[in-house]
Amino acid sequence: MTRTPCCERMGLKKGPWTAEEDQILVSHIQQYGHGNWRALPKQAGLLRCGKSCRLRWINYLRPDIKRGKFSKEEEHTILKLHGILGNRWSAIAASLPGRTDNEIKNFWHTHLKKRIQKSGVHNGNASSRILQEAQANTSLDASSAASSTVTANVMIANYGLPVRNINPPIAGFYGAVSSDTFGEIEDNHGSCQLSEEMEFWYNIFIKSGQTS
DNA sequence: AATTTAGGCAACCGCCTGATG
DNA sequence: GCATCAGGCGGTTGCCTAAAT
Repeated sequence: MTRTPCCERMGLKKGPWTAEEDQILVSHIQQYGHGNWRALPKQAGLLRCGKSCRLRWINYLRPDIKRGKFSKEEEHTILKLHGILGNRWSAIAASLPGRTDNEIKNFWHTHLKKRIQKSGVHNGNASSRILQEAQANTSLDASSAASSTVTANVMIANYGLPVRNINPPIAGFYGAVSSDTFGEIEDNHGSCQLSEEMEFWYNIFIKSGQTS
């Protein structure tokens, strides 16, 4: 038995939101909150699926959303965090108040990725110069990298982080990163606003990396 | 001025995970 | 333990606009 996606239900509208729909959604959430996204459209009188409402609210209508160009600091933070976490946009967004995962993802694909490619990096998941440098400078062999993977998995298991979020590049990064790179990240640690989870990764992969 | 191309971004899709019965 | 549901996430698509020809 397969689940029918809510958006496939007949009569539900798709595509760009109108100002009127935005208004309805905002006022409904302001009044009642969004306890149940699936039930919300019906309650609010919107011909949209719950997912669509949630996305619209989170990515566009939330009052605390910061719009406009990314600052240099934000750019820098994204590059750093992507180098550590890979495409975990929501985790990266957690460290950039007011920015959404979708916005960061779009920014990455349209600006940063291109810039990195221009500078000669073409490793699929290698986001930053840092990672590129780490890979170029590494003196660790494959077995070291593999043991780093094990270390990462053990840490994740012990600390209860979601397993699906383990990103192979993280272990690779940890295994391959040079001491210079550790230093560079540490130097910038203070200038980046890190979420709780990022602090966690920072402690595991950066601080512990220096002592191993 | 008209057409084509490229860039940017909003929105959708499908999968995964955790919660619940 | 299993099935189902709802929420969340990342990948991808497609539309709109600006720039180039």
